[in-house]
Amino acid sequence: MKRRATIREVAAYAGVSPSTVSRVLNGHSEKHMRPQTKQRVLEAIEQLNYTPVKAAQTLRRVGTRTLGVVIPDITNLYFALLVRGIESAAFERGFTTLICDSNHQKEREGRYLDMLLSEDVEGVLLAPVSLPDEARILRFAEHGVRIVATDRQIPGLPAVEVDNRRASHELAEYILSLGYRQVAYVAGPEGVSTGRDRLAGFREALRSNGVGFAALRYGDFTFDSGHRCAMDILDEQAAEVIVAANDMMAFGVLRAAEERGRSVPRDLGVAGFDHVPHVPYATFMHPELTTVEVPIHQLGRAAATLLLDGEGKGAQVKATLIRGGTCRDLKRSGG
Amino acid sequence: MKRRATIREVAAYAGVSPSTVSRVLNGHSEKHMRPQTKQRVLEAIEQLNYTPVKAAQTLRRVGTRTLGVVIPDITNLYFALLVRGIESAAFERGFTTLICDSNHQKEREGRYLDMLLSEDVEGVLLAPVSLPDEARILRFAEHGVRIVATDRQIPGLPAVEVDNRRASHELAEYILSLGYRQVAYVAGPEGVSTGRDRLAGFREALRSNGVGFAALRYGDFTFDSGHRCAMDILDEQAAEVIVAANDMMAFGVLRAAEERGRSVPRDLGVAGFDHVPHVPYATFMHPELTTVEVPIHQLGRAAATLLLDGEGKGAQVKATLIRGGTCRDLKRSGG
DNA sequence: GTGAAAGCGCTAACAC
DNA sequence: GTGTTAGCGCTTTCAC
Repeated sequence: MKRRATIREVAAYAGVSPSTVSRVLNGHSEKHMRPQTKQRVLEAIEQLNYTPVKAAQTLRRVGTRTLGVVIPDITNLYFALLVRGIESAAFERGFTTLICDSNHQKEREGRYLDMLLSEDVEGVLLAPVSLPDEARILRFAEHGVRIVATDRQIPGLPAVEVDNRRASHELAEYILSLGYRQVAYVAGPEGVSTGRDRLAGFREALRSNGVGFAALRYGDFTFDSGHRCAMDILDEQAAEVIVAANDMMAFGVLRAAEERGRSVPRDLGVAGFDHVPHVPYATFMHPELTTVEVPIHQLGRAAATLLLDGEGKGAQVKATLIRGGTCRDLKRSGG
Repeated sequence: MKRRATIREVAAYAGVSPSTVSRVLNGHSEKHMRPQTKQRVLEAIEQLNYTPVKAAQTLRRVGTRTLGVVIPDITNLYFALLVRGIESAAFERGFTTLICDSNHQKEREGRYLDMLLSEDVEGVLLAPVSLPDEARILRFAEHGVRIVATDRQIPGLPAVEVDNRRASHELAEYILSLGYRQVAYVAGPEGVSTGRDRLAGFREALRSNGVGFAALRYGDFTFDSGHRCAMDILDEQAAEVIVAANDMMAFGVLRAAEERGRSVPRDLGVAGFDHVPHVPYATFMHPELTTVEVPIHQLGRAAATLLLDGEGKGAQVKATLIRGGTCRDLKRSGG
């Protein structure tokens, strides 16, 4: 293992000064430079196997060409696909992506945010665990580092997200169109806009049809919370259908239905939201879940694009209703 | 947007010298430092909202305190959990982790490896797509950057992996103990050690029991390849049980069984390898897959630990047989 | 066209 | 215990 060559050594080898080597390195050579000088430098670089030390460059230059991504759960396929989308857009622009998995822990999220600041990232895509830490967010602004709220809103920040409200409204209308009237809802946490918006859109649609919630419970987007809320509902209320604010919780609902001996969709309708391609597991789910498809990869790309190119206030990507088999279909079964 | 505070400003604010601030920052304060001095520095840091510039630290220190991880597929829960394990061990040691998702593409893997080199990572954990590029690997060695083969071997490099051979042997013995004799196997790709070792262990066990493969096909660890191989086998050979080299392919086998009207485990036994907690999807799989549990998070931690602390030649973590319901059980059903 | 010199922000000897 | 000093490797005026 040999020590790495420095720009000085390259300069000495080529018989020029460090500044000349630097000029070649940074393409300032096109303007005014003897071709043979440039040639000698290039040869020296080749010979000495020289690679510039990035830390030294960043220290002098502006901009690290690095971007941070903070998500709550990398083991959730939803966020893995989001990261893929972000990464592909960033990679195209020559940016390195720092992926931080807060593992649903607020404190870890904070630590990562601090780390990103000290890494001098040029921008951050943040899908916060819950209500974001105002002071921390402010510090990024103070340092001129843009943060784009991704997949969920953060007050005062540009956001790229799904049009949750509209899509949820549409889902509700669909549920009602199937003849369901005793509608129970398992909402997401109140601190996360995704949860709030889905609930709001759903409630709107019910209200304008003169229907109220047969039951309303708040979960936290996990399988367990969906299961728990559904058990409550099934034991205490009369519900014809239970709609969850995401698929994870909807799976929990299905589980509860099974445990309570309610056949889906015959005795109980179930619906979710997200429609992550749960392949190949979904292969074994009969029937397929009624849900709303979120173009998550596209959302990731849009977020990265906004952060790196845009000056915009945010964007929304369109979600699509999936008429699965976990809700009765009047056309098919006569409900 | 105000300029970022430097260590000098913090020092001035606290009425101490930059070195004192540096000492506090790097935990050299425990030894000999007045508590009140430390306190003043801490307050100054707080007040000025100070964060050290990483590039400057890196430049002065020996290493970048950064480590690279290259995996084939972040959307695969198996690797997501691996990353979690790696990350947690690295984080504890103050290391930043650069996660690179090659998306099963050899060329992308190469690009990422080059990038990691120019980022001056102190070490790399590599789960290669297939046979690794010798020349590229060599360059890391020349720069004194250690690479640890993670989850799969790379010739000449230390590896942290599952004791695939032993576990696969054990699985085969279990299968035979259930009375199965027409045993078909869907192997992993020949270029990946994980696949080779699982096949070798399985074959050994069969051989020492005087049994040969009723059929042997090679897949590439994907759902589709498992499905394809199983279709072949079911159409052409008499098989009582089909064992796949990982769960993903085993799911493909189950799918094929369903399509060919073979009831599992009554008409056909099926087994896999990995046992990623497919929660909540697994909730809806009846019966649960017979497989081998791989402590993947632990494997990630072990790999990072070896890379950062160890001088060792590698390590193996122990996998555990899971007696699921996709193989007939003589004790229960009388096979 | 090219070189000399001045730091970027930080850490680690070495003083005292 | 704490301060002073000397760079880490590079880019960038500013001379010539």
